[in-house]
This record gives sequence, C-alpha cells and structure tokens, in this order.
Amino acid sequence: MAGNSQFSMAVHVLAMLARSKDVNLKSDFLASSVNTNAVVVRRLLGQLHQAKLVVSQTGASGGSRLARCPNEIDLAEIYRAVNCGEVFALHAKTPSKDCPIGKNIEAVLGCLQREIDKGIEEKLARYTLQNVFEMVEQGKA
Amino acid sequence: MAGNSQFSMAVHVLAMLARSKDVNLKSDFLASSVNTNAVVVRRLLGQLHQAKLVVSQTGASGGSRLARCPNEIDLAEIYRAVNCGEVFALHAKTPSKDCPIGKNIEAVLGCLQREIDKGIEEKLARYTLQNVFEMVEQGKA
DNA sequence: GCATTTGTATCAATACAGGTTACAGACAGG
DNA sequence: CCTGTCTGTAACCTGTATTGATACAAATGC
Repeated sequence: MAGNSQFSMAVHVLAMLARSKDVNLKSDFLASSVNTNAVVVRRLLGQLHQAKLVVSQTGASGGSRLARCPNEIDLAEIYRAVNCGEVFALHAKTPSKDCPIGKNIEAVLGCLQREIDKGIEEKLARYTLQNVFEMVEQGKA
Repeated sequence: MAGNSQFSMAVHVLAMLARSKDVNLKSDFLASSVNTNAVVVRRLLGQLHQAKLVVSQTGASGGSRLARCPNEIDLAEIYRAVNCGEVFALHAKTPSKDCPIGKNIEAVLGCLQREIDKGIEEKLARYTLQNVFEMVEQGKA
C-alpha cells in the first residue's frame, strides 16, 4: 500500500541536487526546501542511494550529490527507487476459493496490474531529471 | 493517498454481478466471496451506484445487480468510480516558495500526473467487464 | 581534538482503511 | 397491514502506515 508522496519528494530533492551540481547539499537544507524534517529527507536519500542515484558523505562538509549526470537519470528510475506500492492494491484478504470468481480474479488483476505499471514506467522514462529541472527553471509546466 | 484495494474489490464484485445477470445479489453473499464485511461491500456498492454501474434494491429479496450489460462497462469507468487518489501524491506540505525549485515543482509534477493518469485510463478502457469475466471464468490470466 | 553531518534506531502523533454494531427505512409476500 | 429481510448510513473501534522528533554512534574535514 503506497500513497506515494515519496515520488514527488524524490524528484524535488533530485532536482535540487541537479541544480547544485557537484556541491554537497545537506539534508537540513533540502528539508527546508521540501518543507519537512531532515530525517525524513535522509530516509529518502537512503533509498535513492540504494538505487545508485545519489552519493552521500558523512562528516563535516558532508551531504549528498547526484551519482550521475541529470540527463542520465530518467523518472522511471526514480519511480522504481521509491515505489513501494502499485497503482491499485490487490485484495488485502484473499478472496474465497469456493467462489468461481474469487478463485481466479487475483491472477487476472495481477496481470492487468503489471501491464499498467509497465505503461507508467514507459511514460516516465520519456523524461530525464534534466528535462524536469529545465521545466521547473523556466516556470513552464 | 490512495492505495486502491477498492478497485480490486469493485472488479470482483462487478464480476459476480455479471455472472448472475438480473438476479439480485445480497451484500452479505458478496462479502463472503470477497472475504470481508457486508458493510464494506455496501459502502463500495454505494460508490458504484453513484457511478451508475449498479442498481440496488432495499427490502426483502433485495440486493444489487448491474445497471448495464457487462460489455458496456469498461474498467476505466470502474477505476474512476472508486478512485480517490492518484498514482503518486503531490507534496503533502507545499514546498518552500523561497526555493527556485520548490516554487514551480508542483505545477510540473501535477502536469505529469495528469498525463500518467490519462495513460492508465486508456489502458483500462481497453477491457470491458465482460472481458474480465470471461478471463476469470476460463481461468486464463 | 572538535565541530559537523550522515545513518539509524526509537518513540509519539496523526491519519486512514477496515471492520463492527446499530438502526431507520424500504419492500416482498402472505 | 404485518412480518421478516435487506439496504443505506452513521458512529465507533482498531490495526497499521506515515510523518515528525529526539538521540546518538560513526565518519570526516579542518
């Protein structure tokens, strides 16, 4: 079950990092732009680190920066990095197997779910972080 | 902020109704197939009723049935009927307007969100309830 | 060393979905 | 017109996920 405000935050943070190329940004600074807590940002950065999208450094003058050029990062990667859930959740409690519908519905819906998720990633893959950054800079939605 | 297990349940219930054409099915019966509570089903049926997908009848020998033929109902309609949320939520707390990124990011993401949601509906619109029902019947995912 | 910053762990607060109970109102059938 | 059966809805409880807050060890630059 996701309700992914994670994704929005991730794009926001990564756009900030794209803006300040090669400069380490501190979680505290990022947090105030996103208007949240520094720990929340660090948790997010942890996920982005696992996905090899950012590099972080501890200690004085530490912080985070992009692991790659912003035009080598597409939104689908970001989506995958923070995505815990799917478009629609399957049944929480598995349906009754005694019912002819309940017996197979999960398989059918699961298949549909994968198809849709693929479609989303295809759409997201069309945009790089660089694209988004530029759109934001130009105030162009 | 949705994690939509509503959609799965809706398709399940509607498939049941498609199966028993013109027969009123009781919320209690539907609930045991979905493996949940009758009130939960009735709440869902309320939404489906608003979307003019089902017709319900109170009183003895009451229950619910489809308002239309299963091949005149596509999954996009069902999705819209129960969809409270979006694929990814926008920022919960609005980002800082002092930050050049925060100032415009919401507009850009909002635009992206609408584009993706449109894509999902297009995919879902390719399937009718009849299609789903047949796939389930044939045990074919 | 020392100040700084990340990475985690932990805890409280909040929000939300899901389930439960309860009950008024509708309605079929005798 | 009575009775038993359903829906529709409200009120409430509970489990769980998300968020924010505090704390602290470990890393690192100066």
